[in-house]
Amino acid sequence: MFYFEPAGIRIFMRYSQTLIPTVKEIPADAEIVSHQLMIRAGLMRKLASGTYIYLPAGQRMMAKVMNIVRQEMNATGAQEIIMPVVQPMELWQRTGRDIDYGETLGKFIDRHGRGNVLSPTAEEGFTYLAATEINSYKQLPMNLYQINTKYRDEFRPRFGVLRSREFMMKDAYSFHADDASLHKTYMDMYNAYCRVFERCGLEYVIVQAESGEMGGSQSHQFTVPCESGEDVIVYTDDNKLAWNIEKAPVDAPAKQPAVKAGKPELFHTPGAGKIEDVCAFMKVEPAQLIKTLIYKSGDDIILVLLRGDHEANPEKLARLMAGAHTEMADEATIVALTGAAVGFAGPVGLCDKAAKVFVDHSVAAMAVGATGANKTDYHLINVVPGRDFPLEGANVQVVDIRNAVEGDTYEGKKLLFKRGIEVGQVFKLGTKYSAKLGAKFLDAAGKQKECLMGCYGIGINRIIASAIEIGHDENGMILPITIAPWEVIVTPAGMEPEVMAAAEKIYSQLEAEGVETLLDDRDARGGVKFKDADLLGIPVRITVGKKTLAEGNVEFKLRTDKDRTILPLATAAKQAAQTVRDIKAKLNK
RNA sequence: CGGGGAAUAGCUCAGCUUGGCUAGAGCGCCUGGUUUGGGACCAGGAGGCCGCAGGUUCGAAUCCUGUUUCCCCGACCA
Repeated sequence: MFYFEPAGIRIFMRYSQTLIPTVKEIPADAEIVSHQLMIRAGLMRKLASGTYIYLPAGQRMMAKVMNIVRQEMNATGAQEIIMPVVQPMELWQRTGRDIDYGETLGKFIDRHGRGNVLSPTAEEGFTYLAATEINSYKQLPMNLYQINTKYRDEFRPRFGVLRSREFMMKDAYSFHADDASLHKTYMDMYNAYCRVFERCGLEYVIVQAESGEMGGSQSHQFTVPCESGEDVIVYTDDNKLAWNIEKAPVDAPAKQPAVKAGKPELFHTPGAGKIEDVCAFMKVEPAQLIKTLIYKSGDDIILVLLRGDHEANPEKLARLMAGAHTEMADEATIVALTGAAVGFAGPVGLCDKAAKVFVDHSVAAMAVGATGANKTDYHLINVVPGRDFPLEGANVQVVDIRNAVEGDTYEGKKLLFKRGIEVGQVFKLGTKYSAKLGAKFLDAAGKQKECLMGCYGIGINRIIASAIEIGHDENGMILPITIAPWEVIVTPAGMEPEVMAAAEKIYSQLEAEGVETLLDDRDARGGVKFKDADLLGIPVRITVGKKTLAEGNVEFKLRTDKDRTILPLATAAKQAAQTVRDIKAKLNK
């Protein structure tokens, strides 16, 4: 495959003149390994909660990841542009996202009283551009992207760079005349993303994701499995299918054998509005309770019935509601509807009052259960689904509306769970933005149509953090060579003139070979240099020592290996350069 | 935004309960010396408005009130 030299990456660097402030102690506010190591290895420093200064080593890693992304995007024919980070509020009002995005949207008013948005993503800007510049089907398809700072005013930044307020994202937006074209670009992006993550040395899983957008959409998420990930991915035990937890479907459980149950009876549960409290009163398990969640969609009441041990899945609800906006009902609505305090709602006698009732199929499968009695401080026992409340009817549906849990199956296959870091996502957007911002074109028949759109994101900082999460040991980072800050570190162990001279020689030979090299020319003991080299995770180390040098040799060591090998001084640089190329070729193939 | 915790040297933290010597340690930093292959040693040194603002007191890092910032759990979110 091809060798590339990232634009703007300096090859030749001396440790003594570079700001690489490594620290021995684990920073107090860093919880996860990647955050700790990014601080300890001197990649970055915190400026404020959720914002980080990238120091030279960190900046190099960012630049290298961005270059890989850029190359793979360009290879698909996508065009790079630069979009302002500060954007007019008016544009966001036109799509309604000034409201929909909520508090996470960073805003400020300038001296002229104009509202401005700090771009958390850029559908508006790119669609605005398409609306003004695309007129004809002959210009389509078009795929535009940028690699730029994004800002989100997170309620709670955490995990270092994984959930920060300011971060670097590659975001692409494609425009199409028809579905086939959208699908082709979607798949081009999908495949380009595979190459990006492979070249970055990441192990990743592609999962089907909820798009959260309307209109026949499709979405995949690229996730790096690791413990500190915030996303939960669900996959079948044959490894054939994987989803984000928001999307993972579950089989309907087998109907429990019918039991003889008397009529529903009131059971006094004073103050027990929560599942655990009710269970304590009744001495039953949460799985024997039926909980009733009350949502509103406009003026309509939506009931969702779930087993006590299950959780509602808002994405599945949204899909069942065909995209109509729904929200949890407020206390006043619940009290008015049920005639009881919050926590005592139940389906018996309530289903007729709702526009829609969604019964999770694990509730439908229950033989008998306990529910709220629609009377403060009381629950009902001996409630039989289908007898005491309907399982069918004009407004009643038995559906899959909950999150998958341990023990669930899909198509008979066991579902397994893993945590992961989302590093990329591809979406089909449909015409949501093009319709609102007037991105239209004339087709071959002269008919005006709205552009179909796709959007595609990659979290640059998250690639670095996840590479560290999956690549480290007790001594520090173990980085893929394609994103490591340097490919080789030359470590003179000792300050004798002949040792330094040999190190300098290898260093300049590596430069001639085009290898990104850091020369540790500090006046420090060997141990200090070895520790920092390991902490920085530089894949290849060449050590020049007095004893081996006396025999005309130097040492060669890979960060991934325990052992060192001896190479002749004369050919060491050439051999190291070849090794570097070989390792890179494996990742870049 | 709810709940919990923290703020003292560049970093990690003691001291606060029970107010009172010149506010401490380790690491890091500077100077000199001895060292030089896995975070060396000795000697000397620099560095603090004890987050900020009020209050109580003869006296506050320490007690009280307010405020800001940071961290954790939850909710929310890519």
